[in-house]
Amino acid sequence: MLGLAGRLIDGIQSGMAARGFDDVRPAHGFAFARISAGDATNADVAEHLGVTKQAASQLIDQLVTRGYVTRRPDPRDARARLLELTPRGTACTRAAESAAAEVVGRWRDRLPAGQFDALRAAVVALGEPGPLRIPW
Amino acid sequence: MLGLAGRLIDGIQSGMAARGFDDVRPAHGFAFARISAGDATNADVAEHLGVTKQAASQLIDQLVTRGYVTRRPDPRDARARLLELTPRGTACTRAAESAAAEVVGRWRDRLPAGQFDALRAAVVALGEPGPLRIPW
DNA sequence: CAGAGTGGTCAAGCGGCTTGACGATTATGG
DNA sequence: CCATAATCGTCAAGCCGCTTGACCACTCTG
Repeated sequence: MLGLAGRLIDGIQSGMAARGFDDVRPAHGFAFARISAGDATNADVAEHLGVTKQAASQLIDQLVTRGYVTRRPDPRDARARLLELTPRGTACTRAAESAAAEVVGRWRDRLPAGQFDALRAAVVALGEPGPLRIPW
Repeated sequence: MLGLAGRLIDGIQSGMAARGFDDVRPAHGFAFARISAGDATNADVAEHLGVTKQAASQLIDQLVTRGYVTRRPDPRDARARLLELTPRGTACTRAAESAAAEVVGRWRDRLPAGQFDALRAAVVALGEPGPLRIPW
């Protein structure tokens, strides 16, 4: 279980690198998940990641520096700044989904017919309300 | 998948705390796994965890300080020091297995009959050669 | 309109990890 | 045999992600 999750993370990581995104870490993926959902502020990301807003801020700094995210003023709150994905940012999320699908696809190929569906069904049944939804 | 693994880790963590072991982190569990296998040196633990021997050394320092592990000279190599679990250390590993079983048991209770077995079968079929073997 | 609450940032510090260098001991090959 | 290389563990310095604490600007509430 834990080993499986670790292999999934590592597989996504290397798949991302193979697709030209070698400057993103797994933690960035969870930030992407919230930002791509739209209407995201620094505080939103912090809560979604379960870290302090300072930690979220510097993580977002990295995404901005690397060209994945932009900050623009929030028209409804002069304190806040809205986060948006750049074209490169959306490309990155697509690459992540593709990389994840690749790993899961290898699992499907290795399992006897039907057993993969059983695995997926069980994982879905157990809720999986977590971030970084994997495209089963 | 990732959310499931995270909940497993968190569940073990809090289960450990409930059993009186509130000073061990997940990383310690992987060190325990290697040490309890026997004939473990600092370098063995480092390789098993995938970190440098310095990092392994300070992690083991914590386990020694907290009374889980002892270091004794290796009779076959004057450079090395053999790691051994103290009684408290073995009690800790048993508590971890119990806590893990508790989490997995909750999953079994929540899944329709047979679906849990399918999940377990799939996970086993995918190898799961990783550390910290969960007692399914 | 005063007060509390919230969004974001600056600053300092901690913990886990790395690289680099080192003495001590053990393995290897001429 | 013995010189050389490899390995075990440690000390030292530094990086990086994260925390706590404090603060200002702005917004909400009564």
